[in-house]
Amino acid sequence: MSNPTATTRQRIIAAADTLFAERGFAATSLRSIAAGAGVNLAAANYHFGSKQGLLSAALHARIAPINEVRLQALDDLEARPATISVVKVMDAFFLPFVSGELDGSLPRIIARIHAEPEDLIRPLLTQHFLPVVERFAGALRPLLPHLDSDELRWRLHFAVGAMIHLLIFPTPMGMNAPPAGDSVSETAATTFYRLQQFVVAGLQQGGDTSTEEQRA
Amino acid sequence: MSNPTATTRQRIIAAADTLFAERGFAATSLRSIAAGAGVNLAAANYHFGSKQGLLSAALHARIAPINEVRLQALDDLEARPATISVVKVMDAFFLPFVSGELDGSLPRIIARIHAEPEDLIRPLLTQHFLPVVERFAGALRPLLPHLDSDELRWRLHFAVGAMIHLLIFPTPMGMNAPPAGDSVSETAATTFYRLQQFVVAGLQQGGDTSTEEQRA
DNA sequence: GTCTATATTGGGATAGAC
DNA sequence: GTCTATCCCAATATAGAC
Repeated sequence: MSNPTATTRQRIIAAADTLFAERGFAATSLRSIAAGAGVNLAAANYHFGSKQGLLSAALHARIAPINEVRLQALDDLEARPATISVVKVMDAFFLPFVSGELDGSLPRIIARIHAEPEDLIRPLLTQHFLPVVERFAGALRPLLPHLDSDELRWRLHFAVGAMIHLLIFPTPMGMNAPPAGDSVSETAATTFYRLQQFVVAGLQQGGDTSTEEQRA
Repeated sequence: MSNPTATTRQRIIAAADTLFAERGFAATSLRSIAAGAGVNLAAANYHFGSKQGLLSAALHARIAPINEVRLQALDDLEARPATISVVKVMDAFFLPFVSGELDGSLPRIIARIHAEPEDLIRPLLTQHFLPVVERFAGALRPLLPHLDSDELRWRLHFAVGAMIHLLIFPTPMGMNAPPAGDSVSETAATTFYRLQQFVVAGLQQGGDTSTEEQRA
């Protein structure tokens, strides 16, 4: 990681995930990435083989550390089972995405990637996130014993959706963006608190499937 | 709408939103759209001026009718204020997106569009959805009097996120897709019921902002 | 490992005949 | 309004010198 070659690789990855996060995969050219990284155009292909290879590497570089933190936080919670709660589990799930800043490329590339064309990205998504989701679903199950396995998965699905949407749109439509400045991290914290409250209520709600036909 | 020219226009729009929904805007070429529509390449530029113009037209053709239905459903609810409820309002908000099928290009182009690069699409999004969101927020306010205006907006934001995510990923990760067949519409209905339950719980939850500092 | 130069393909848009 | 043909440019990827 500290040999001379790593510098170029990492400069490319840094530029790539910034641009992928801003513009999406298809709309971002290797040329703009090379320019943003201050390296030669050919370097990207040399190091990553192809544009897809670069995307895969950029994703891995971003997601792996986040997932490490999430899983470690969950491990810590489960080590003290007396104090575990749905709220704390969801904090372990959400909070690693916001280390102060809600507009960084870190969360945005993850959010953006969820909307890329299926065949391109679905395998990468599954590879990176399925184990984590499974792990968290397993931790939530004993805390939400009234939910069957499918219902829990669906609710986690909706929770992820709310989070992804927040990462892409840090401000609701029709609401002014908060004034720029270092109050940003405070804003992000209160926003994620709103998200957490919303999602926990959805997760814990009802769950008596025998009433489902009351629909409409 | 029924003169000879409309045919070509509409064939192009139909092909465009299918392909935009599948692959995204940047990854879809005018050539593939023309081929899909069975028309000449030059026709797209003739009728819509540019690729962006085509996107705008395709979005409008899809979104406008949906929003008509949503607003009409809300009008109907408000005409009988004694029976209105958060559940019914959210049904008016969600259900027009699923006329039986959850995998049609109709919902998917709307979902996909939410993840396109900002400068490209944000104005279109605001133009098409802001009035509707404002309208629904206004209808929910008296039903959720314990929420201040910002909190209500945030919760609606999360609710939209859960819906968008569902439209992009009709099945949670790690769960098998339902067996194909005409059970699809039934599946979509129960899925949207799950969504509605989740979201309504999140909307109605707590809301006592004086406890927010209990965060941990 | 890094560069220049280039091969090759495909893109959006347009001119001009019909 | 529709077509053919084409302009012009940008894209990914690679070959080969250094």
